[in-house]
Amino acid sequence: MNAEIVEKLRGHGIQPSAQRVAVAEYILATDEHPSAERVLARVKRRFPMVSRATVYNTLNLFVEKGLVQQLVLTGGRVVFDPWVEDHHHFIDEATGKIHDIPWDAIEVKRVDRLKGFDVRKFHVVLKGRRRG
Amino acid sequence: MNAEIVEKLRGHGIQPSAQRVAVAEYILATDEHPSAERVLARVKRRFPMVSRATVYNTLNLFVEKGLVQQLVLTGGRVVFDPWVEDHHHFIDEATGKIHDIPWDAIEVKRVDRLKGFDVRKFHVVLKGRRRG
DNA sequence: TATTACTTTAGACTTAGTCTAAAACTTAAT
DNA sequence: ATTAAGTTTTAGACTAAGTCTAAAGTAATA
Repeated sequence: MNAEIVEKLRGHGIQPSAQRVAVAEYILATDEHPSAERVLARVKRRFPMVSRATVYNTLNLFVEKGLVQQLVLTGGRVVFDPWVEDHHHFIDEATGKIHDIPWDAIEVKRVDRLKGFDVRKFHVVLKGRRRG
Repeated sequence: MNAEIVEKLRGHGIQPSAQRVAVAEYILATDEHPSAERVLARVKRRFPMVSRATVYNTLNLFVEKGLVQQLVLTGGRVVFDPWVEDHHHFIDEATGKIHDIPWDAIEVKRVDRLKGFDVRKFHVVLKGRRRG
């Protein structure tokens, strides 16, 4: 059992069961922005008996405790992202792959001046192609 | 049958059946960003026998022909937007309601300078509260 | 009018997300 | 160490939205 992950879960107020550690080991190390179903498929490799409810419950708990972020960017898919700090997203339309874009790579102005809206959070969603 | 809508459908290369006109009358006039299920519920008021497949097929055709835009912004919901020109979106976290923000209300810079990415399209997604 | 092409229907199917009650496991108390 | 309390997982059922299918209905063309 990965001691570093255990500590990290505890630090976020999460009781580290074997299944939760397995989920965290995958989700915290990936830059794939996986769906819950993909997480389930991956965790099943180590825990063939793991139940769907456990994986979904675990992911939802991780989001609730701020360990990962849940995104909805394309195709109705909910995906998970270990990068919880503000950043932007680029979606490669050829592959469907989602790429993280550092916050400062793009400059956004006048967000605070929208009439009638209190903006708590924002980010830019970009679509196009990855350059080979 | 609404002649204006019929012409608009034809103009987009869409054969105007009664069901398609009913869907268009609702989707082109609303600023609600409805889900397909909501469109189905609304169209059922006029066409109680309309089938789910017809509504979904119709919405997907409208997107394909550029009559409406399909968005994925929150909660895994796919929603439809008659405003096909570039604009931004504000999601009211209290109500779930999606608001259109004019393109020029926000300034976004340096998008063209992202290393390794050809950006075809982008917009800003904002979350917060609508001010009373 | 007949034929061809297109659209809709009704119901079945799929998938991802949730619910449920019981079993299993962990932690706390004695 | 044992018991009790609390938490987590399981297995399977359920739900809702999106898709598929084959037949029926409608529109366009010859």
